[in-house]
Amino acid sequence: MTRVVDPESSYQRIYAIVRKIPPGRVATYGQIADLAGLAGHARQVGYAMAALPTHGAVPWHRVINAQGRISMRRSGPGDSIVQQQLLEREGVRFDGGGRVSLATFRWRKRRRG
DNA sequence: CCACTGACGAGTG
DNA sequence: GCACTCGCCAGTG
Repeated sequence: MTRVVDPESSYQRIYAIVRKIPPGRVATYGQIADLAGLAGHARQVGYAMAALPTHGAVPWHRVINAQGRISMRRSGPGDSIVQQQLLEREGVRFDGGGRVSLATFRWRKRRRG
């Protein structure tokens, strides 16, 4: 194949990865991209997230940027507030700057058992 | 086809 | 730690 991945398949693949993130954990766009076989294409993950509904089967709120911060969706910070509340309800702690400690809450697919 | 935009990331100063 | 720049790719006009 000339294409590394198919556009539509990449979206579904991204969603499949996100759904594997356990409660109380977060993952970065770059991490999802890497797991989905789209290393270096983190922006594509963000684009896929943008297409998700606020109330869906995909735990989109567990996906944050590499800075440990919640990225703003379109229009305003309203959704970011909801995202933070959802994460806090799962036990994820935010610091004064609205930032999550990736060293503590970053999801690891599996680290030598 | 070209220009602009968008839930990003890494590098530089 | 923050601001700026470049790279990446898909969607829209």
